Amino acid sequence: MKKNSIKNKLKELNPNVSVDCVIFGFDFEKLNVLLIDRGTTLGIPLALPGNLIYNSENLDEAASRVLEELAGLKNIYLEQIGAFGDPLRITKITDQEWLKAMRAEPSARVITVAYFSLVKMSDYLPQASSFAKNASWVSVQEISELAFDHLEILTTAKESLKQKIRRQPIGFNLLPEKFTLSQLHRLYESILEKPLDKRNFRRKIQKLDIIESLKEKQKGVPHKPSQLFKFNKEKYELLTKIGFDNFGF
Amino acid sequence: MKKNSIKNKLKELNPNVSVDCVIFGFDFEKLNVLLIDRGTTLGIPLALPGNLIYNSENLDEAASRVLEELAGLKNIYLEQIGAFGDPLRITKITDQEWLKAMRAEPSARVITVAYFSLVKMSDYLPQASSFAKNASWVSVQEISELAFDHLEILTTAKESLKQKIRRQPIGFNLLPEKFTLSQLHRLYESILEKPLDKRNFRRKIQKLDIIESLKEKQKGVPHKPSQLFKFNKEKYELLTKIGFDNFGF
DNA sequence: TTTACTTTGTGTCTTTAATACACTTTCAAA
DNA sequence: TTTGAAAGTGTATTAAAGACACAAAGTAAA
Repeated sequence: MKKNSIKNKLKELNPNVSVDCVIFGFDFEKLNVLLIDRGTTLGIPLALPGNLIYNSENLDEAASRVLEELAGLKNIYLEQIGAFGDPLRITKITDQEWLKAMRAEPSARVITVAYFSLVKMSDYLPQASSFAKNASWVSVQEISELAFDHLEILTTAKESLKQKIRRQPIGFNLLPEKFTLSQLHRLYESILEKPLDKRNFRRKIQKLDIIESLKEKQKGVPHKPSQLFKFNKEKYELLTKIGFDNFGF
Repeated sequence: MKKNSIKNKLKELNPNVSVDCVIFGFDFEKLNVLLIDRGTTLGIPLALPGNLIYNSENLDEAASRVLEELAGLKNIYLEQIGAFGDPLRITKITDQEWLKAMRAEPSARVITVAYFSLVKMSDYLPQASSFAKNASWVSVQEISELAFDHLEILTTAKESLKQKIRRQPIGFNLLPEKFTLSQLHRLYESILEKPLDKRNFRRKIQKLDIIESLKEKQKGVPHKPSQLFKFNKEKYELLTKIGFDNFGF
């Protein structure tokens, strides 16, 4: 293969640029993030799904592709967080060992472009998928170590999500079709990492005018059953597009 | 030079990653941005100051270095906007010609990481500097074409600035030491690209408690002279750090 | 010296949003 | 039938947003 032919270059992995994805999911209790077990040896830290880009694809495409290849997730809307490019970001010993095993140029300088997204955990249980058996959901609170600079990326992703929640409705991507206001409430509390007053939260959410109550209630719960709701897709999408200035908690 | 020695690689430009800087300035009338005339032939579009990174430096350092090399600006606080990586972003004909003249690998895939900053125009008049005679201030409103994807980067930078103004005080970086409330008012209007009510603006700014009125007025103006103000540096910096939720216009 | 012109500077009222707060209802399980 | 657990609901107070008009202070020109 002639190394410098433009045509061939397009098919090549670019050794200097990667993408990483922070995929958030909500289990009605807390926020989780999808991590990959690189599993070459025991005790090697988990990593965000990520890999080098191809020269032929743009960054968003690369992130989507990598997410599908590593975790089997398709058609996920990804939002860019930013670029991370400390020259030392790939120089931890465990990371270098892994890179030597996996990459053609393990010591190449790599800057990474990070993305985040929100998905319904119920739609994606990696344990059940033969495809993505190295992927798993981990509670955000429990993560204290990750590969490379992925902990820093996760921290930034959490900040981006906190910003996003002030400007756009979320929840459609994280909750099942039918949900309760308490679930939505816990979701907001999980993301913002602070308690929100129940009555004020309900008033405010209802004023957004994006949810509709169903003629249906929770069943089998050992307490007053909750009203079920669904999102009004049109209103939700309109509000996503135009945004609001500040959710105001 | 042995191509693959790690030591040598650090000193090398990375052919795949560049940085670009959107430097905003305010002339009391409107917002301006600092552009570079690549000047190889007539009619070639202006460009944001930017260049490839070295493998030894992190992205922020690269942006600072490039800004100093191309525009003579030192010690500027830069904020990352994001990464831009369309494979076609460098393929316009005029850009390709310029790259062929300037770069070792003109057809290499380049992703760029963009930064923005705010500077006092009065502190930096490139025309007066022998160093940066290719740099000049251009009114943001008048820019309709730029090199590469720099117009898209500029658009994103303007959005970032609009977001920043809601969360932090600005002005300290854009206005002279002594300024009038009208100047600050016009600055906010220029950035937000919409008119703001004078009395409400003044009330709101004063409530931030970061400006102090001087015992001094404008002189020689053919109308009622304006009170001069200065920023209280300590309070300004504190508010920059803690931020506010929403400036609220 | 008077007049015209230009920009500064100021206060109030109305409406909307934020915040704080406690008790009753409804179900399952013991 | 009692207990436990979460759902669901309203009001009063405070803070901020938004709309709006006129007098004051200077220069320049008549």
